[in-house]
Amino acid sequence: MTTTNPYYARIWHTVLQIPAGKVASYGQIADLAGLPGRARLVGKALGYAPKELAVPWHRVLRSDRSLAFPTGSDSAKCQRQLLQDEGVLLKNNRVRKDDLWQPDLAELLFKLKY
DNA sequence: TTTTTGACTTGGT
DNA sequence: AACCAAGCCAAAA
Repeated sequence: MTTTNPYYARIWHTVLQIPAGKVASYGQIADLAGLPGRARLVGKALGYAPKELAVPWHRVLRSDRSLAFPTGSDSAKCQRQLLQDEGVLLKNNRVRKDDLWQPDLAELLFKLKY
């Protein structure tokens, strides 16, 4: 089942490392999760993420720092709201460069326990 | 097994 | 900066 898929688990745990108030791109998450070239799989994994894990899916956006959902859609509005609650404001559907997550690799690898 | 489908990315205009 | 075409790759059909 999807909730036990090892690819998905890796993705969820990686997304869990994004601190509040910061954002990362799908491709970045894929890379950090050890799944280069699988940005699209990240989106799918987030859609299947069990809510008990409380995966901060809203902190993941496209490489150009825009939301992945159509502007005005319910999901987009929800994501926007969640981000603003964390202090991440969107200018014209884009977040500021300062809000990009720049993880410390050593620390990240330690937390993910590869 | 083959084709289609994306919560994507990149490079060229 | 905005748009488009190709490339991408696991999943679902």
